[in-house]
Amino acid sequence: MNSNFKRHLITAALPYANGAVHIGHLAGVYIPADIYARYLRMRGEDVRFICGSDEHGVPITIKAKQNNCTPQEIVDKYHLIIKDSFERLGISFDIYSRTSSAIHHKTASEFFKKLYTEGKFIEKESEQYYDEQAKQFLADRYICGTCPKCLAEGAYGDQCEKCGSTLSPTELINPKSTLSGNIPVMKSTSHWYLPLDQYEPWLKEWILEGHKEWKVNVYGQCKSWLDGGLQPRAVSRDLDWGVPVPVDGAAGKVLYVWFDAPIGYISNTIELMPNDWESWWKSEDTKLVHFIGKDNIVFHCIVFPAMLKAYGDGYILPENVPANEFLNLEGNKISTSRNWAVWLHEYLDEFPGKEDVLRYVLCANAPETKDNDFTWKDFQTRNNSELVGIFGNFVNRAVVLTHKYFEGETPAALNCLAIDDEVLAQIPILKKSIEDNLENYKFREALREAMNLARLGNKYLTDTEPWKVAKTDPERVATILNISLQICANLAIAFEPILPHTTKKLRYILNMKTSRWEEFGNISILHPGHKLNEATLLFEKIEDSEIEFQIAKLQATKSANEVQQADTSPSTTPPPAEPLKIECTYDQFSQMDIRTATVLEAERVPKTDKLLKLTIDTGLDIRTIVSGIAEYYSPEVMVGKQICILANLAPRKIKGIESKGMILMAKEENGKMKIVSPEERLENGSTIS
RNA sequence: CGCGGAGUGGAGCAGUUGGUAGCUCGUUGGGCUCAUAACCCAAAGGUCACAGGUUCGAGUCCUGUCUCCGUGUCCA
Repeated sequence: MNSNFKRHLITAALPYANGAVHIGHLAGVYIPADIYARYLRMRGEDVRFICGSDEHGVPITIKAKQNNCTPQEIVDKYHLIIKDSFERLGISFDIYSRTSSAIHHKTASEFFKKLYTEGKFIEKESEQYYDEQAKQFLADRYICGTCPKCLAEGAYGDQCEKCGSTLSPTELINPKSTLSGNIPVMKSTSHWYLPLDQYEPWLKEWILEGHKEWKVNVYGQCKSWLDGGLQPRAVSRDLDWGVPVPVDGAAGKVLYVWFDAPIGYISNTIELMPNDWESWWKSEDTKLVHFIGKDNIVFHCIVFPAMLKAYGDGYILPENVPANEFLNLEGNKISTSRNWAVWLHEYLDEFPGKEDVLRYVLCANAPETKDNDFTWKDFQTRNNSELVGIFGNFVNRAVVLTHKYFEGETPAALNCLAIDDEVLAQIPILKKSIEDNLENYKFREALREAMNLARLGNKYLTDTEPWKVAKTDPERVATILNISLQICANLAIAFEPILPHTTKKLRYILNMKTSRWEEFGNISILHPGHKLNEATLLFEKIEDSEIEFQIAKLQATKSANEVQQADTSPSTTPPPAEPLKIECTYDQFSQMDIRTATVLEAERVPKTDKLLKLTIDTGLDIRTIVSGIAEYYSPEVMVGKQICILANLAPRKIKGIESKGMILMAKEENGKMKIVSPEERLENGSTIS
């Protein structure tokens, strides 16, 4: 334990209040952070564990519009759900507040103002879309139109969900405001930018030189950003939901959510400790650790530190930023919008009393080094064979035997044999390993080692066979059970950070008061004559039917998603035909070499939804064309078809395959496409004019 | 496309600074019966994605190739 630090300030990423918390969030952030916080508290360290809801930003305003309510109503709803479910799971925040609080608005506002006054920002003017009817600038997500890359309708200002390409709002064809449906106009607006580029040398020094010990995924991500060169980053947005920019003439502007959110860590600390919060944020002897998911790396390692550096005034920087990777669910990416998730509040309702089972499984399978998969089958196996079979069973064996042979009183260990000493010697070794792992954010390994203590107990009982020895040598049984009970008591401490509900039960069974980490390793925690309570089960089996229910629930979600997609894809009203393009000359037309050809072979391009690779006979040559028609034509149907192609189109590589030419297709406004081909079969290479 | 991460026995995962390849589950056989048919032991099963290189020695370091995931684009 590094004793240079007097205080430990632990933050967990602020959950975004447009949805509930799911297992991905837990495995990635909150469970590791909670284990760490609980461990340090047990060691007697001075700890504050800070979190709260992140309640600003565009997605929340969109969700409010969809639900026909105010953003405040949205965040109120989810803030309560999130806060409540964290509490029930036993995430031991010292404070769980929210960024819509008055104290946060004040803190963030003042933070901005100081940087503004000291000239730490640059102000830039740019042209952005503006909705004249709604009288507001449009965030990227408030603009939709035709994707310039794939020509799909309904692309957003930042991204086309059809083809996945990144867009900027100005690229969209026929842009429309999603607020009013009107065509937006370009209007000039000014924003403040944090010139991250100015902090680049300092960040490089601090991270690349100073924190080589950070996890490889974190370090690698930072290095890639820093090597790529940092750009000034906007810290304000034209929006009416958020912390208003505290500058004259900035009406209608709020702090960008990524500027505002990390300040939430500070404001929540202020709310918790109005008088001495500064010693927690501005003393070199405070150890600050941010627990986050991998998508947050850049904000916590680069943007927020740069903000703090710009602010100065003694703000400390994080010692470490242990970011986890992602957890998948039954082989698919967890998604809030597609409802592909195990929601914490639903889990807690459906598995009452099994908070620790979730904590255990998510810790044991945490995506510490790479994306991992959560499956209900694995959840069941881990519960039944590890928690029930190993941990619960060992405690039960030891306690039941003590009741049976010693009426529930801890017997005395009179003389130890070699096997006893060997077992006892393992305890401090495991303790050391667990400590090292916890202090290095390797919670999965720490858990494994803690389980090994229970395994050790089971093996010890099997090896010593007290139920047999009882017939001949009661004194020997006393020693065996004493040692077994000491292992139980040590288990109660070892598991306290990870499974707090279970260890509470276990301490009750053992009638044990202490849960100080120092006591871990002590082999006489329970003194001879110490009375135990009745044996109750720590864990119970999870039946197949419960797992089948959960799997069916996910299956239903999957089906619902498919139905929904089928519903939305064909347009209900036939859209108007596309407007006339600009006039062209005959010369321009005659430059195009259009001719007939026949498809010889067709196959799908791997890993794509829409592409077919076609080998065609043009009459002149045999060539390859890649075409985006797989949604409408299968490879088998295409073979033998006569088609029309633009033969002199410049070749282009698509997915690594050189495509020479383009198939002529007729396309309906709703996206439906059909091949254009001559009424009768003609010679290949017949020209079309 | 740029960047980051990952590819290890049937499945899911560990392998910290290079030194005999581990764990859980599953399979097979055995032991035990105190315990929630739980526990303990043993066996089978891996050319550590592929190809080169550095080294006395490489899963581990270097180079190249292939594949998967993530990211760039609100979301752990």
